[in-house]
Amino acid sequence: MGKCEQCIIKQFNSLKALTKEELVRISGCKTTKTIKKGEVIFEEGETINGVYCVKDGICKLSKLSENGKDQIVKMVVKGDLLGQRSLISNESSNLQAVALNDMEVCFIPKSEIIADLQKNPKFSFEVLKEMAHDLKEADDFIVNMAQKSVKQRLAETLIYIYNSFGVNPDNTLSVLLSREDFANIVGTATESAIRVLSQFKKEGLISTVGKQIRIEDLEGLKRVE
Amino acid sequence: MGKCEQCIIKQFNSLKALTKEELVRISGCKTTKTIKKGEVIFEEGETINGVYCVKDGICKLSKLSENGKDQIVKMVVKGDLLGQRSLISNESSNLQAVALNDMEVCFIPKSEIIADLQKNPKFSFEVLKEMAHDLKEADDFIVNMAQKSVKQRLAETLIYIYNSFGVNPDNTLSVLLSREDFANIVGTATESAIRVLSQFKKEGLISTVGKQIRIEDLEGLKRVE
DNA sequence: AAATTAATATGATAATTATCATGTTTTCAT
DNA sequence: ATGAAAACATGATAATTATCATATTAATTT
Repeated sequence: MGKCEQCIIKQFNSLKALTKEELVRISGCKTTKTIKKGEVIFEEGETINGVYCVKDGICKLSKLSENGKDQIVKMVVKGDLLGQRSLISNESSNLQAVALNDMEVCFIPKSEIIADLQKNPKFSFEVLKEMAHDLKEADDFIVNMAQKSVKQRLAETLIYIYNSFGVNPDNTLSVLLSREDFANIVGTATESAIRVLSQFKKEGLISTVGKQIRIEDLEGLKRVE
Repeated sequence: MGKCEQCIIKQFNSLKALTKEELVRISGCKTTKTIKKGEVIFEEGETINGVYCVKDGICKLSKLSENGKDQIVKMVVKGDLLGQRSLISNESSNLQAVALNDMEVCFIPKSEIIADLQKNPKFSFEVLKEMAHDLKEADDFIVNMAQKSVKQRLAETLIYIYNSFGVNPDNTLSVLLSREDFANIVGTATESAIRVLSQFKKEGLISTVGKQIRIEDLEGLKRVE
């Protein structure tokens, strides 16, 4: 099993603020898991007894609304931590996490991390910074949901995925989402999402290879109203 | 001027985790401000060089969307801290703050608080908890905006204000919002918000005294679809 | 490989919400 | 107190989005 002290992934998250000794200790009690595409990492309401450090793959965080629809609130990628919020507020998760890819994650038990949070101010400040960033993103998300049309939101989602997760060799978006996933990010009916994607295709903004999507006109997508 | 060590307000926020010495020091460099209803506390994009501790009154945090509409993202009340996020991420504010009431706030300069954040793990953990809570609220807000109708969102906003901020002696909501404010919370056109409120009135869910609103049927509001 | 199921796609229609117009009431400055 | 401005209110209509129905295609199971 890999050693945290030597792992590059931690550079991308707040674990980088831990001392070598702390990392060695954590390394000793962490467990590595492989999660298959589509698998649930944790459910809404579930108690997560630790934090996941994502070594590879991507997952979606979603919340079931009262009308039975899932709303995707955030996507978590290689390098990110998962489950921080629940850890800190000492509550069960308010979100469900599902792998969008095959994933590799390390699970660090709660007790270990909490101890470090309370002893190492550098570490807790890093976590604070991450949460501050998440909070800002959430604000932006709220404004987008509230003030923009479905077409705009979907265009922005495509741009976001393109910029954040990149493309495959054939230029299709590297993260493969179902049309339903798109609808659940944008907060619309699946049919509406499909319709808008079809329209984008007709307008030459995107092209599709099966359910894969390729962005053909990034600037055009940015101009969508 | 009041002394932080003796101030009751701090019990409601993370400042309670500061030591007596820290509080005395902060007390020495804080400034107290009175802010009138409607006044801007800080603008979007402005650098806030510290944190506000709200001693009295309420303000709204909003963000201007590209289409020129303001989206209210959060309301900050007596006891809350204001400007934490920007402080931590060391960025200019992503939100505008406007007083909804006459307010009394204490302003604590950045340098003082940052020092404490980095030295006092108890304090930074309290701030972490607050941010974790805000983040959870933001998630819920996103889901509501994305999945619920304007009618539902407005009903929930009324309930939220009723529960969080209470009522005047005549039972009207103690926080007086304009119809435009309601629209900007719910993310709809002002006319639509007015229409829905009129409908609620017709249905006996609320009554109005001028622009004041009184909740007449809380359970009914909860059932709105 | 055929059969079943799930995902994608599109049309028709209904419901929701936005926009523009216009009138009324309230608030505020003089 | 009065006139101007802002906020509130409502109608008419247009635009957006949801819902239901029904194909079509792709994926999965047997």
